[in-house]
Amino acid sequence: MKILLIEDDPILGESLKDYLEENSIFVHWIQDDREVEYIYNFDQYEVVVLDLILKYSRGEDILRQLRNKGIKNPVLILTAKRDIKDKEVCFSYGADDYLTKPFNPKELLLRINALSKRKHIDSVIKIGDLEINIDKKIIKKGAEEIKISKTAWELLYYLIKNRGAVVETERILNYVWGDRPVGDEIVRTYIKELRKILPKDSIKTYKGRGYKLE
Amino acid sequence: MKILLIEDDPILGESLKDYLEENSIFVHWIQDDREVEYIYNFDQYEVVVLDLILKYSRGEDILRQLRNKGIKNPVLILTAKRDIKDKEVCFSYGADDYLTKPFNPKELLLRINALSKRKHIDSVIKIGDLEINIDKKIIKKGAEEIKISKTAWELLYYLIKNRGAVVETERILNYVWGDRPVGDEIVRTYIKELRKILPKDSIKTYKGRGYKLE
DNA sequence: TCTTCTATCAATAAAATCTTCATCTTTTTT
DNA sequence: AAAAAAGATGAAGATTTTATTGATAGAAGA
Repeated sequence: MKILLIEDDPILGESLKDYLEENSIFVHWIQDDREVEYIYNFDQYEVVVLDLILKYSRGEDILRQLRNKGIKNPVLILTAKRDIKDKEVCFSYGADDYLTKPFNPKELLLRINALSKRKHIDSVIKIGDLEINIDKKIIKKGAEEIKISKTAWELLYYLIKNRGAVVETERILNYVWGDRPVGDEIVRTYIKELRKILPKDSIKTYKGRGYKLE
Repeated sequence: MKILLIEDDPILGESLKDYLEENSIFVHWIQDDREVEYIYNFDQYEVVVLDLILKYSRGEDILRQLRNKGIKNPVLILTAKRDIKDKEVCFSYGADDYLTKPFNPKELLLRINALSKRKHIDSVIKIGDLEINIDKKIIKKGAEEIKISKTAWELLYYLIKNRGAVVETERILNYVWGDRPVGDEIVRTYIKELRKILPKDSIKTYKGRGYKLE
């Protein structure tokens, strides 16, 4: 799992990054909150952790900007203020959870995991002439429904969740097959299955690295 | 009927659970409100009863979080405060009803029943030549009434609630049989029963995934 | 008691899963 | 530019998992 951490305190940032990465959560840590503007692919992050008190802009503004951009990733707010007002403002801007400092890193880890399990993607996704309804778990090509197997669905779901980003074969294996003893070939087999259904070239191969949807 | 009770007061919780269960409402009682995060299947509950004053988080926050997650179950708020503000906040977060402490458990029971009915889908549904009256629990084929067993009805109801969507065997088991120790076969048996009644092909099989009612 | 309901089972059918192979294409390395 | 590596493609097939069907026994209710 990969998260985005927006935290300008170098000490807290460093320690959070360390702790989370020990617990196999990749952390993209941004110290300067102005950098957020230059992140184009939010789909790669399962959760965004945002400190409310930042140097250049107020956390609330960042959150509002993200939501205005149509970014739906779950956002967890970190705040030193116990002020109730702030929490409400954040929730009204679409935060999904918050944590008041000081907090136990384990608590943060738990909450990140809980958030990542929620859906942060549109429930209906269009790829070419295909319409994929995540809620209903069905795929339609015009009026006709296309059935796919469980495994194929899981792979597709994972690609969608990470669409726009290259996902490593390793991570696909881990997500779809868990610790079942299978080799890389199986990913190829199922990628092939999906390519039969999806529009041409919508899954791109990055040799030695992985695949990218869209 | 099964409800979720979020109440950290052990005395009130215990007595509510007892009273409601005497009146054939299964109660999943959570004392530690943090547990809410780990509930993934809210479909199983017809109503959520939430105490506003909890140890670890404010009831409003929990409600807000639930709604942000896209959980649409009817929520009834319990509150000791007679403060109108709070009620308004709750309604703005999407509460469906409230009750101020102290209250008569019978009142709660009545309100739970009212909520569970309000939430219902259209009360009469047509599938092919069948007419299903959800409120009266009656299935008609023309003038003739078709009787089905209680279990079959529960399954049908769940499929109707989720019609158009693939529902996993796992979730069906959870909804219809709860934690009774039964195996997947029983779902198949009852799907078979329903297929005898419903128009041909109205329940589709998704191998390894589940079933879908059109 | 008689009937309906509930749950399981065994035989069979049908997909899904995963591996393997041969051949071809693309990318990377030397 | 040639060689090596990685992946694509198509297909076959063995294995496993899952679903269908009909039969059946026990539980529960009328």
